[in-house]
Amino acid sequence: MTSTRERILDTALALFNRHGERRVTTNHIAAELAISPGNLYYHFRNKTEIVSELFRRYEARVEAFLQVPVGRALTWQDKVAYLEAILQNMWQARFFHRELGHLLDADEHLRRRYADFARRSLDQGLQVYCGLRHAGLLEATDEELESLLVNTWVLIASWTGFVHALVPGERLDEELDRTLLRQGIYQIICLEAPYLRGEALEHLDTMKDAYRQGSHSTLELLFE
Amino acid sequence: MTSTRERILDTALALFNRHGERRVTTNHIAAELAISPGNLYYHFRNKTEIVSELFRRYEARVEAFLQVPVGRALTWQDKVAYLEAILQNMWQARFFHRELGHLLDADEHLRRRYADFARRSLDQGLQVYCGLRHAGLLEATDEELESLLVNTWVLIASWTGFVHALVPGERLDEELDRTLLRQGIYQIICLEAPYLRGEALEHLDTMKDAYRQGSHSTLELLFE
DNA sequence: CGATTGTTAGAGTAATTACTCTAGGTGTCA
DNA sequence: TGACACCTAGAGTAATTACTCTAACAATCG
Repeated sequence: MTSTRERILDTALALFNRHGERRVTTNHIAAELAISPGNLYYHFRNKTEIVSELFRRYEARVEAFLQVPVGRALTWQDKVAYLEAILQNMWQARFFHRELGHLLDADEHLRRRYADFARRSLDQGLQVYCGLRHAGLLEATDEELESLLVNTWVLIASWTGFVHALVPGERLDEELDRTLLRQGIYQIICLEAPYLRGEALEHLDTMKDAYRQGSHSTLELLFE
Repeated sequence: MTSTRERILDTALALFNRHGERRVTTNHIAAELAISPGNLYYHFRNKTEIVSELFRRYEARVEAFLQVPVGRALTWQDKVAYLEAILQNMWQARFFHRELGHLLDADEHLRRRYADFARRSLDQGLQVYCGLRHAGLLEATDEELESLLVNTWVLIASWTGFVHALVPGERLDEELDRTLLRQGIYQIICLEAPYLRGEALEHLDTMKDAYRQGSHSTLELLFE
């Protein structure tokens, strides 16, 4: 059986994702777990520490896979794997991006950590794009590459917020969840499309079809 | 002299943008204006109503200029004007986008209004893009056009959030504000770049230089 | 003048909420 | 058995904060 500490984190994450961090009190978390507030505060000094720890988890997962493989060239399959992994993680910690503005305002320490995380991730992202260019899967000037990188980052970081703004929580079942996540990947594929070459370009249409579920457009999905 | 009601709205907007809606209490707003809380509540039933009214203002301004001119073709200057106007407005109401997630969670009525607003704006945006295509300034399939539209929307709506996450409030003077706003326009120009044709393509480099202040890249600006 | 309408002050309240404190259980190892 | 570390309960508190209430001021109009 998992430790109380872990269960608190898991429950907090679930509640934050469902209702938003602001609306979920420490007492709610304790109640959901059927433990006392005192117990919760035995494991975490304060609510901030819970958020902080959830961020640490998320950060660690992203850094783990956002690496350029050494000793071999990048393939177009790698590119897809990156997208899948990043958006998957993003989605798991979606409360974080939805309320990023406030969370960082309320905790300067977290702001610095987030800025460092962004810097490192963008740096790694640039390595990946350079690797893809080097492998002949992508053609772009340095300037184009950087603007593409920034746009990709912003889009990824904001996708869950965009979805949540338009789709109220109660409409979001697991089915729609998965669909909208894949739709996010589709949007990023479209972002990169003009710069793709070689094998990546050959598989573009296949990829598009794979992630654009059914014949629905992104807008149709959101506004049904 | 402007009315108390207007001054409350202006002050609330300024404080919300500076500190975030969550951290600014109604008492803060009253204190900043040197009026009593009672006075504030005479003009607004509650805090939600202030936010709601600020959104109404913002919404009205965006809808006012996001129109396709009748009786003439679109020019590339129109395109630039749209970007300037949209991002300008976005910036003015930046607290709204920074805390959109929570604001919509806390007010279902606002969520519906926002969804309607997004739908209408995206619809108008599509008209604009179609107009540009018709004028030979842009070449894209319907599918490409739609994904471009969605990406543009998400990017615009998230730009302020992105900037604010990486640049702490105290570093943000008016100078840097303007620079980062223009940098946002630069990023959107890059997003559209692969699809530009004709005059729009001819002016692309000029536009890029105009909005990419100095020789700094977006990342250098943010992380300096 | 008196009455009415719109506006303001400011003390006060009810509710929320993050967090504390004390006391007591539970398992483990000597 | 007893001691010790770990864990848990739950009542309680201090602070915040959105919001109310009453009284009064000011301008206008009959």
